[in-house]
Amino acid sequence: MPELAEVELARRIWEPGKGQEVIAVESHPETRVYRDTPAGKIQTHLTRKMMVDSRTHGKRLLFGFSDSLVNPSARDPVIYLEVHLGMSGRLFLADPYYCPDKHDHFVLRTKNLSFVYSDYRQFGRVYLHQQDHKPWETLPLEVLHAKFTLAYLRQLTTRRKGTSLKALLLDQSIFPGIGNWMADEICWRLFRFPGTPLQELDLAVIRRVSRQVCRGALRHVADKNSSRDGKRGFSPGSYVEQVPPSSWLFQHRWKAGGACPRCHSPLERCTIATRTTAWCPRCQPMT
DNA sequence: GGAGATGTTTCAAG
DNA sequence: GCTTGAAACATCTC
Repeated sequence: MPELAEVELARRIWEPGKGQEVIAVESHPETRVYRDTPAGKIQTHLTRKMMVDSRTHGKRLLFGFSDSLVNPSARDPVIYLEVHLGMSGRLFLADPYYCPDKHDHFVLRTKNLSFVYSDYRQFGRVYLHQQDHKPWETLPLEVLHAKFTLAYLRQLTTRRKGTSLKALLLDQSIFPGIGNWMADEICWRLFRFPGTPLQELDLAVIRRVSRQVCRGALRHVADKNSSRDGKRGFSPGSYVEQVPPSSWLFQHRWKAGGACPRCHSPLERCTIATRTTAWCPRCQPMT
């Protein structure tokens, strides 16, 4: 499920944890999402820590925890929890006595809340990074970063002329955070069939429109955030119902009989770059 | 019961 | 050595 904007939404859901002490961690003893991080390590490293930082990068979430309970003057994170939500992962808040269900991989308990990470398909990933590891420093530039210039994009794609537009947009080393629906949205706004090879396209326009879609998706998250209520906040699923507006392809691509919001032609579906792709045959003709 | 899913990694083939 | 695409992962929904 989660792409750029939904990942930001998930970060905000856990934001009430900032400044709170983790008094206990309950983790599923053995689950695929831990990868090389033993469950016990998560318990050991996060118990009696305080969440002091949260950020996202593409589809990754990073929560920083300090030792400030031991050393009250220390506010810098000593350990980072990285979460990737995969296809079905979600973060949510629950009451402090929440009983985990079978797909909840871990629960961070604070005095007033439970912070739950759940993922029934287990395509997600969880990592712990020590303070000196600096996991963020080696990641590719985010699409909305000031240094995500045309020259930068040209440099990354010099050997990719034959790749399809959709495959390029889904490449996380080039467009971190863009997933299946955002890629379809960008292709639709470019009036281009998603299978069009890069050599037939204008990289400057791809850059401009991809930034436009990222900015738009995040803006809708901000709008939604301003109207949230209740300690549970909102779930990523609510994103689908609330935003983006019906003028986006997003709102029509999975509907039975879905039509292009621009020309009202019936949308078509096929598999491109191994992913189900929705496109408008009239606005995005095959060349 | 079968197919497909808002993702990533691995591996094989070109 | 590089790019590309298919398969695998686990479980739910339609």
